[in-house]
Amino acid sequence: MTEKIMLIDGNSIVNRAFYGVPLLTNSAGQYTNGVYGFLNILFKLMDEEKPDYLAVAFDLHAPTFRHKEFGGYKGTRKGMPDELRTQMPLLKEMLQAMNIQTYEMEGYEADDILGTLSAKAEEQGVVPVVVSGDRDLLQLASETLKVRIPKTKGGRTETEDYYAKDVVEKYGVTPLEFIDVKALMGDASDNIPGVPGIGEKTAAKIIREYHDLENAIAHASEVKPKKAAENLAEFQAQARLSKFLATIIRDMPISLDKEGTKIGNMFNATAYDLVKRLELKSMFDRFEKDEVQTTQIQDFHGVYSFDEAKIFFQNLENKETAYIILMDESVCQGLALYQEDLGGVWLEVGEELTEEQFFALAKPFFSDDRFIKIGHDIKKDLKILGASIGEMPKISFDTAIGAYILNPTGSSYDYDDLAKTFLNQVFPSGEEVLGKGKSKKAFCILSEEERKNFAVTQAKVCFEAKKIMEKQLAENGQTELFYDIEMPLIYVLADMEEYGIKVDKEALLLYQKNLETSIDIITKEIFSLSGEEFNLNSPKQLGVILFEKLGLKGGKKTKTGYSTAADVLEKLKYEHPMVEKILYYRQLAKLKSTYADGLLAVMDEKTEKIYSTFNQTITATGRISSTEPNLQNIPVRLELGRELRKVFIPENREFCFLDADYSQIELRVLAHIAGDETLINAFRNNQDIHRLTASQVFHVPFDEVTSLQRSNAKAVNFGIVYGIGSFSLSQDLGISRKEAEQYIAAYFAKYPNIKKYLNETIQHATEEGYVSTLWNRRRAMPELQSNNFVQRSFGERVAMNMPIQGSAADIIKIAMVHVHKALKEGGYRSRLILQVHDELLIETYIEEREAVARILKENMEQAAELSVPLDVEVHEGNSWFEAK
DNA sequence: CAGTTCACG
DNA sequence: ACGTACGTGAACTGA
Repeated sequence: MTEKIMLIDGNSIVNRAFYGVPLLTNSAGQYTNGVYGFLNILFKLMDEEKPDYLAVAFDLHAPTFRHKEFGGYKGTRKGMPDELRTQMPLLKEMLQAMNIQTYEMEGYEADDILGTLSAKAEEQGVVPVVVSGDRDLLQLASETLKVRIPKTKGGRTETEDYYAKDVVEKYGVTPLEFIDVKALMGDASDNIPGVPGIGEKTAAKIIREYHDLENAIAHASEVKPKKAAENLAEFQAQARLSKFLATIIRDMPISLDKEGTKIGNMFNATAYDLVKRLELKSMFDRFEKDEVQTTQIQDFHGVYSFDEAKIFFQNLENKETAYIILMDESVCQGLALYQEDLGGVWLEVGEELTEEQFFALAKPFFSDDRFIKIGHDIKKDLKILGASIGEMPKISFDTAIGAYILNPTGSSYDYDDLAKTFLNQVFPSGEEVLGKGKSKKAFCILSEEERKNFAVTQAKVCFEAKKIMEKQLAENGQTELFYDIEMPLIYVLADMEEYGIKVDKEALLLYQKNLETSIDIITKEIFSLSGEEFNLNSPKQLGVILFEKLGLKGGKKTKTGYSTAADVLEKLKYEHPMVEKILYYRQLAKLKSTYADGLLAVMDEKTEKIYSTFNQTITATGRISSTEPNLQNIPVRLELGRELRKVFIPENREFCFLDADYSQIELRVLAHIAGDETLINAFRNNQDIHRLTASQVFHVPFDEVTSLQRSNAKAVNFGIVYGIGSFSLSQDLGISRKEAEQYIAAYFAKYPNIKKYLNETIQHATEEGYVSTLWNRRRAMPELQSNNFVQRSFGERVAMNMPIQGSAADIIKIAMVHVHKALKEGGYRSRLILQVHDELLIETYIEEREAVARILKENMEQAAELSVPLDVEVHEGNSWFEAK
């Protein structure tokens, strides 16, 4: 039986579908008729063709390869109406949910993709059926290749089908001659000029007689009518160009992914959810057939003794193994494994296999990368295993990180999330295993046997999910991001967490004590001014005192009552002496509770060090975050808080700190991405960027910029990075909204490419449904589809900010991996201990400090090659305070 | 457990 | 006319 692949031109079909059915919206106000019509056509054709493979191709909105060769696309492409444009991301989401492979490639049109994939399919003995709304595709028709052109009328879909002979019958020319016809007649919508004065009829007549363009040109003088003959001779170069433009490319640099295009589970839970969300009621039936499956609990082969385990480990080589290490407190209970042909295995640590024996046997498995291991949240394993086997394990795939890269806005990435997201399975809850009345959290009271089953099942989920993730990462162009940045970074973070940072305990206690004294004094002063005692930490009680008892005028700002936030109080500072004292109290209280008390509470008593956790799967932009404690928000802006940094010190006198930070990394990234010459040149010439902006925005010579102008310009620069709004800028600067608008307008007038970039980013994000960084980190942008002004505006700001913040995050992550590697490979004793978004702190062995400073600066500045230089400043000191 | 405030980039 | 800057984490209050 020969196999068949159906190749669909996504753009032209959705277009036909859109115009073929009435404009529909769901109750959220999203237009849905294009998606609906597309699915109708798809299902009808699939029912008829019963293909084994399926792929949908889309245009990318960029000059095409062919037009580029001729100096770019001239003229404007017909834009889609908004009602259709907003449906494109929904359609792509739908196709992804249905596990349908999509193809698109910068510089090529959907036509070219279909042309290429159909050629590849034929080479592989798969019969292609090409589906398009566009007659250009007829040039692909052959004796075996069928082109289908569907048309939807009042909800009914009909198709015209063409093999080569049908083309000849209908148009009197062969499929290949069809190209020559088009070369003569041109096509306004595709920007193909053709020959003036030759239309469809004449072109067909000429080609029927002369068969191809060159022959027709050679016989130009014989062509009739006379006007056509003259024009053909005169515009023969244009005709040749037109032929080139009209020819579909059949050898693009892409490959046909047979595995990926194989028709899989289209009618799954995710797709059903989406169909429901879009309210495509007549589709419900099709999708309901296949409800979410419950993950089947895996049986396992048990390994309980030393001898069994010894033999067992040796047989795991060269095959992918998903593993889960089960720990109770710090004692290892056992190891759950899953392999394709082996199935589930449970290795139990117990009487016949001691923990010590287990780790000895597991050492080669974990430390040799001939054993290909898939883990989940491997950072915790690296720390446990690293300590137990005395060597850093090598794990090739972390499924939590994979899930995060594919969707950084997920709420969590547990095993049950993987099952749902990647396998359309609901992970059995404790309830199902244990019977009613017990929640999933009752996992710990599962019986021993059930617990092992669960662990093995989780390993299987990781194993299966990894396969799908790897495919999706490749489709998204995120393979490098994942394997070269995120995976290696796990090891860096694991080391950082393990080293921790030393604290001067005595100094911290003193700091705490001083704060306590100051807080006592200021509290008494406040109470004597207010005439009564109240809870100073309660905004509610404070509001009553300030705005009711003392009668200060503060507009209601929050849901619950008066706002007493710092910016509000700042404005009331001169109205009553208490206000300033409140602000001071707040400062002290923050420092004491969050920092002094907080840090002491998490300090390890034995080592007098603080061990933070660096989370790699939290932020929507690709930054890392730090918790318990958060070491990324240690005070620096105000002097009193900054003093706290004196308690962060090197481990002992053999070490000092080197602190390296990127200068203006986000603005540099913006200059690069937007390609703004003014900004690029400024960075190349190492100019003061805020001063430059000030001179541009306020129309004053560079050297005459006042410090107020400079600081205002700084706020404008920040605003640009955050997705500016005039209201917020006016609030920030304490100016009128009108003035703020003028600043912004002046900024965009001076930096037109920035404005252009920001607009294009929003446009692209709306069409594609996501934004990306320079290293293809992605964030989905569903907010842009919202009908709610607030939500949509938020989406627009996010779309502008994410590529900037995210690319900066990519850069420092690359730098961290490189610095870590250089320190390890160079045999240095110095180590990376902290990252604060644009800053790295290294605990440096004093004898190595010059070399390490060089390593830092070089690796950070060379982490990325942008059109502007990256600039890194390195400072040395005996505390974080001194080194900053 | 949501809301408010405030520390950082 | 919407209600307003992007990304975090922690402490605290008061339902």
